[in-house]
Amino acid sequence: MRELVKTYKVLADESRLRVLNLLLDRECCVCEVMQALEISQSKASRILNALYDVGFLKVRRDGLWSLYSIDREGMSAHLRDIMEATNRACADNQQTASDRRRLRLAERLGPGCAREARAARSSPAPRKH
Amino acid sequence: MRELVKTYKVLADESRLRVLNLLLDRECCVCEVMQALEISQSKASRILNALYDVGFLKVRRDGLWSLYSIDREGMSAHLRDIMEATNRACADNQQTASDRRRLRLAERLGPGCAREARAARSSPAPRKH
DNA sequence: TGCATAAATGCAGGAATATGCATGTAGTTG
DNA sequence: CAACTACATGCATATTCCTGCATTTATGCA
Repeated sequence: MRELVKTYKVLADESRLRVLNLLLDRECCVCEVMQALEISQSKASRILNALYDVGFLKVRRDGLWSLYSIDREGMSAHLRDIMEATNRACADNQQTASDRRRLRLAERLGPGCAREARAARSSPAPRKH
Repeated sequence: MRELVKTYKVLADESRLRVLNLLLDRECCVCEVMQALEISQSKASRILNALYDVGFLKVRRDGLWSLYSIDREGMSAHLRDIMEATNRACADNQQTASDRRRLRLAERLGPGCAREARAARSSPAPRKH
């Protein structure tokens, strides 16, 4: 029960819902999430940590990057139920569609950091990572 | 999305989860809920209103009483998904079992108010409503 | 019409949350 | 080893949320 309350607290936030939906597409590092949602680095980090904390996500480290993804196998059946209900409810959402679009852009930049993303937006010559 | 966040906010509270599970048993008035959960009248009222507000419940008035129950038909499919996942997650919960037990007691007292319930607990001669 | 009862609500104090900024940490590369 | 990069986190502040108390509202009954 306590755990369930904690889970719902985490889901009771638009940005966190957006990230949980974003990760349906693929594994992401923190800076991809911050680019896709156009939020600060610390916020992205905290969101991913919160979702990880209640069991939705797993992390693996690849060099400098922490790669977060949905922990389909590790997740409890109850949690999976809730996540799937959530994803269905967000399925044709405007906001998550934009997030995905921006994520694809971030992907092209490489697993880049925000500075590059910002530079790319203002100057026409993005350098590769 | 906004609506979903609001729904999860409502579910992110132990007392409200307990009430949502309690109402699986049957329609309840405010004072039955307050007895079953051993909470104040204003708290019970607010909880029921919050659950009603996002669409889990319906109300009907019977004399002085407002009778709340789960709105199985009126609820959206998404909401039903979420509620069912929630109920499954709470299915064998200790706390909700006690709540149900106290609800059966409250039933025997009649749709009574808290004063009677309190009197019944301290004196051996509960009077009927 | 006046009283009693069930429920709803305004308000206030306190607790919990969210978030930006600055800084810390761990891993990488030259 | 030094500089750099991706991420995490402590702190301070603003905001939101929870809840009890007191009061109001709505209904029924004598």
